[in-house]
Amino acid sequence: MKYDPEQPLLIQSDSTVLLEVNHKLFETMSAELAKFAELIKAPEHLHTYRLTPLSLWNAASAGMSADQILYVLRSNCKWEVPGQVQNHVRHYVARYGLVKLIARKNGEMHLTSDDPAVINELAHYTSTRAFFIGLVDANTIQIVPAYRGFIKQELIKLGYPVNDLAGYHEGESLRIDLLESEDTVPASSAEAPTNLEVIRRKRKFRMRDYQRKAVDAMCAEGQKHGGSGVVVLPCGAGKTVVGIAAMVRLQCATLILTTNVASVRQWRREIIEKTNLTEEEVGEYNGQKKEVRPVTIATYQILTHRQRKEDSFLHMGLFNERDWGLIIYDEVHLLPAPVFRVTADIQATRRLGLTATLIREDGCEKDVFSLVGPKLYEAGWKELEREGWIAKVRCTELRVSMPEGVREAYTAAENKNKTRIAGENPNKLGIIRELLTRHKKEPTLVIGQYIDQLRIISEQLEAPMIYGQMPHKERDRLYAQFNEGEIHTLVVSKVANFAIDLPDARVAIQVSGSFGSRQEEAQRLGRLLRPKANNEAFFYTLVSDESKEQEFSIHRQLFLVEQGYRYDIIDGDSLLAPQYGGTEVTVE
DNA sequence: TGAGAGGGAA
DNA sequence: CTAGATCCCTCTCA
Repeated sequence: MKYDPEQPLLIQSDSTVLLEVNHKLFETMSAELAKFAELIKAPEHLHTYRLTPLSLWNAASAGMSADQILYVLRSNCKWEVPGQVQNHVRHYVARYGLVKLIARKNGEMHLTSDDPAVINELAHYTSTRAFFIGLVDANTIQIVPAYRGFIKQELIKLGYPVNDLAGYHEGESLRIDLLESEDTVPASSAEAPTNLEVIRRKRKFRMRDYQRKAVDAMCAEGQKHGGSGVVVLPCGAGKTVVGIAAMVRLQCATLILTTNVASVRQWRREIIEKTNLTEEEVGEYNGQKKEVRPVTIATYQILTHRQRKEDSFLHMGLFNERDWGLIIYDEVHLLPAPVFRVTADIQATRRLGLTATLIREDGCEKDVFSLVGPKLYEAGWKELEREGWIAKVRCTELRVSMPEGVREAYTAAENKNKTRIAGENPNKLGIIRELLTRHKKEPTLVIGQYIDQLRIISEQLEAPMIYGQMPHKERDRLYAQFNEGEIHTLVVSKVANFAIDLPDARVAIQVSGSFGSRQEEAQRLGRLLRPKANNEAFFYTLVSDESKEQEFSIHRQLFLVEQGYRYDIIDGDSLLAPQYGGTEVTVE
């Protein structure tokens, strides 16, 4: 049996994969593993990945074969790949596409498989039986088309992720042209240019390579999946452009769903700017405006809004109010449960999900897979960093001790109060001060979770604080001053997790955060990703030493670690020690 | 007509 | 597990 200690991977027969952190191939390997495995634990020396059914199905739908996956594993592991693991990978990869959903010209809809045993098994599955019309032959079950979504949702639970090739209705057609640069302004606008056209001509815009690939993955002819699914791109990589490009390919009326009104506005602005569509053709649908136009952008919340729990959803009708040919789900990892239910009913409409992460904190990843669609394309964070589309970020975790009295209070406190005490550790203030000195005049965000804590920090640093209750007018003024360089430091609450208009910074100092939220960590790092002139950005996270915060921070970091980020862990107190002096920019 | 406050929801 | 942010609706006031 071969043994090669130089290799970075250890593969165990329970389908977990261990990756050596200090190996020279660490970064490449983590990028490779992210394509088909899920990072479970990331302690200092050895990261644990698991080959889960869903991670393998997503890899399969994005075009990877079992052989490719096994090749990566085989050529990088110390021992041979255990037979069980090989079987596991082949088994699950083969499951994607083992059952297909197809539409017949006569309008019938069929579940088919080359393996009659599978069809036989499905035919006896109780929860879907009522929606099966009957066996057509040993390889085919006829289903009720209206239950297409529900059936897929149930079958994935049984371990059969259906490849849905049953197609779509085209929807109301709509002429949409992309104005990619000034050359491509249509000839019809030869007369005196309107203001709008002048603005468009000024804007030089080219689709990036990865954006084009993402759209190809969804719309190209002759592919192995059905043209609906999810595109995964890092924060700040231009997901809106992918959505717009999909509209341009499909030339149809489109419904776009997103998380908040600011995002609604941004979508609208970008669509009008980058396509031939006019202001009249692009509508907003939310609390203030209820426009249903050929392109309509709505918030998730208006769809799920109810005055009381027992009321029905008043605005779900938007899905049928026009003949949409495409529905775009922005931030699909936040898609609320009731919207899943409606989505199950509209499987004949083409769907595109956009997100920076397939992780849902509620664990409904399978519903995203079966109802919106499988992963079609993913660009890694580090990959885009190398290509210069997003900034290079250096991550540092600083361990901060608690003052005597606080430590006592922490030890004595009930479990549920401990996180807050550790989060609000007053010793963090000194560290923030020190970091600000080292990054003098760099645009810096201090991001935290507790308003009380942020208020103290804001007063002590004499830096303005932005939080939820501050009216948007005031926020905008502060954003502008920050952008102009009149203010160097902003203290921000959880608004940093949502506000798309929050300016980009070079330094972020995270002083507290909610439990183990991987999304939050990614969002906050995302605040630094706009490419920087010639240098990297800095992400600091302050964690109270020997406290629950440490476990939480490990979990928070998982997603970014999976993407190839490394956190340097430093004793924060030592920063303040005199021998370190005070003014160098980096922390070594 | 629009801004601003308060309540409920997830 | 919490605290916090957001959104939508309704009401009031100018």
